[in-house]
Amino acid sequence: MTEEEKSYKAKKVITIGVVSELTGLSERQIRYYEERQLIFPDRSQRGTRKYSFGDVETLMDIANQMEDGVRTFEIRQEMKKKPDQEKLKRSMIKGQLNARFGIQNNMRK
Amino acid sequence: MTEEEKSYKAKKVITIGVVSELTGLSERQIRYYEERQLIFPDRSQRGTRKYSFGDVETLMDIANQMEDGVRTFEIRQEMKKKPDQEKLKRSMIKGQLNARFGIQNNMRK
DNA sequence: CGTGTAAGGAATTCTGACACG
DNA sequence: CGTGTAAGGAATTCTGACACG
Repeated sequence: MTEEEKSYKAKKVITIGVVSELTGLSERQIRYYEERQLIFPDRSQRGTRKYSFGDVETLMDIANQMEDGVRTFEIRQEMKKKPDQEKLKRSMIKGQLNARFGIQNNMRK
Repeated sequence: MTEEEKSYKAKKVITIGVVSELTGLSERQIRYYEERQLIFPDRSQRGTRKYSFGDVETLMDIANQMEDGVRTFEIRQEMKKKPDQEKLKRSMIKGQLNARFGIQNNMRK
C-alpha cells in the first residue's frame, strides 16, 4: 500500500448523507455518536461534516455493538483501549485479540 | 493492501463541492469534463454526482494537461491508450496473471 | 473551445428543542 | 439513553442557457 493509498482511508471527504447510505444509520444517529465522542468528523468551511472511510468503518462497528445492547459510554471506553483497530488486526492473532478484548464483551450480556 | 483498502480508491462517495476543493477546479469545469467524457461519476438516488479518489486524481491530471494547452478531445484520446495508470501498475506486478485473465474489477456495492 | 454566470427549483445540512421513556 | 421529528435558515447541486470568442 503506497502512502497515497493509505491516505484514502483517513481523508475526510464524505458528507453525512453518503455516510448514512453506506452505514444504514440515520443522520440523527451519526450526529449523536459524534456528540458522544465516538467519531470525530472534520468540518468544511461552510460547516458541513466530513467523514473518512475509516470513520465509516468505525460507525459500522458501532452499529454492531449498539445492536448487542452496548451503551455509547461503554463503546467509548473500549475505543480508548484499542485506538487503531486495523493495526491490531494486522499485528495480533485473532485468538490473542479475543483473549484480551472479546471476553469482556461477552460477560456483560 | 487488502481488498477493502483497494476499494477506497474506486468507491464513488465524494460530492462535487468536495472534489472542487480537492482539485481546485470549478464545479463548472468538473461537469464540463464529464460532458467531454473524461470522467464518469456515479449518481446518487437523488441525482447528485459522486466521485472516487481515482476520479479526483484523474481530474488533477486533466488540470495539468489543460494548463499545457491540451484540448479535451486530445486528453480523451490519450486516456484510451492508457486507461488507468494505477491499474497498470498493479497489473504489471501481477504480470502473466493479468495477461491471461485480464484486470479484475474492484468489487463495489 | 472552455468556462463564467444568473435563474429557479429541489434536495441537503445545520442547530436547538420537544417527545418518548 | 438513544433516536424520531418538525422548524427555519443557509448552503448545495442540478439543468439549460446566454455570453465571450
